[in-house]
Amino acid sequence: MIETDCVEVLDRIVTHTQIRPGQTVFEEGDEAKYAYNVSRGHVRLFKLLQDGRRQITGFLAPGDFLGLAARQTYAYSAEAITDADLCRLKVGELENLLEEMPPVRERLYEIANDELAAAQEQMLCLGRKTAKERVASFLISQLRHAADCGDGIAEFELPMSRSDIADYLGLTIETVSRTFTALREEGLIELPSTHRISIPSIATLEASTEA
Amino acid sequence: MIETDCVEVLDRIVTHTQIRPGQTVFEEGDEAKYAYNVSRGHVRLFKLLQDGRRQITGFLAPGDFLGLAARQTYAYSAEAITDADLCRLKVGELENLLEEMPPVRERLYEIANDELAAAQEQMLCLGRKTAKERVASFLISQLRHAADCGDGIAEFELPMSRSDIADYLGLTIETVSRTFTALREEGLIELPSTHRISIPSIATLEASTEA
DNA sequence: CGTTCAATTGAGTCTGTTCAACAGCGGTGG
DNA sequence: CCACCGCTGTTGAACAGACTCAATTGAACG
Repeated sequence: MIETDCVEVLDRIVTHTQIRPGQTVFEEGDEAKYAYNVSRGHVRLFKLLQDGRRQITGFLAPGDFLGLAARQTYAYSAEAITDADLCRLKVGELENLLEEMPPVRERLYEIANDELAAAQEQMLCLGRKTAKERVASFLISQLRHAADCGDGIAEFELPMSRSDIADYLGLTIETVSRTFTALREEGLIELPSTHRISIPSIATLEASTEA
Repeated sequence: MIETDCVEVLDRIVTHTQIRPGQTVFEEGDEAKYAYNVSRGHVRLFKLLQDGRRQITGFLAPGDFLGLAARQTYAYSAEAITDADLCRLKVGELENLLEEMPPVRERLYEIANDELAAAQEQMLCLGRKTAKERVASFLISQLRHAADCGDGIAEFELPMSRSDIADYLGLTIETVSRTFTALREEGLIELPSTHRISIPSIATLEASTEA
């Protein structure tokens, strides 16, 4: 892990910030002065249309980066979903770091490519999948993301609201809610509480993510 | 331009290939042995669901790269839309090139980030825009892409079929066709021929890409 | 225990789809 | 030269999945 190698260098140049649910990290169009890493909590990334329609382009969990795009301005807005801790780093410092440690750029390139692959998968979801398939795909990807972060069991927390899920999947709150209910009635998921999901058979749910 | 600096090095290690409309460059899941650059013609990138539903994730014009993702396998399929010439380069050779010329990696990083920004814009389109807004957005982006390639006037060629446009915008052929007709009847576009678009007022069309 | 906000459920509507027919155009061959 | 064919694109009519608007339930908190 390159991240671990850099911990000492990083500690000298990063600052830690705490934010509350709903609080803005940065907004689309802001000058991109800082890059961030999520150390605790969850963050949503999104774009807005003038009339307020919102598309969430991604959810971040601890360990994820944001603001790495290396452009003049941020291409999307970022807000905390839960209480969150962020590491903040001036992009200028990041550039210096890249000079000193070329492998870091390689790692950034990998991260960008992973995000790109995820974005393409999401395009497939938004453009060609039904409501049920979108929700199933979302749950499977959230499960995988949660599993990476530790527990291997098929029960996990959904930190975001139905509204966030809707704006991520290109649906309405009502459709998301109805689809959760339908999946529960079909026995594909269980809902111990509103923000907690249990998946009896991952393979069965996965089968309903397409075709 | 870094590309220009590298021309001599590249000439030693690339091979040129020609492909015909509809011909496959590579398929999703194939081992990613080669990276490509489009030197002539147009290419579509897409993902398929098992039942045949297709999402086109991007169109490539001369100068664009494909297969740079640096993963084990390709994340999407690529087919020629028109007759096309491609430069092909072994990914191993590309790695060597990156060792010799670090700025190239920087450039690749930029390209990946541009693609990422485009993908996020497309998510907004697919998730939250109406059919009319999607088509208008598509035409504006194609115009910009064409304008980069030379002529600054607001008339250009659409090399792809209505079916390709539909699968790019998450619509059906019929809806795309009807929307073109509607835009024409509103005076927002002109259609000198099926694959040729003229935009009397870019600002007016742009206004109908949202809200 | 009441307030508030999120989530669920219900009823009716609408945008975009599906299914079907038709038009345009280029290529082929009689 | 023109009739025929195949393919792409357009148009029409009926349908459906998701949306909108509205009411209800549920959970968290003072």
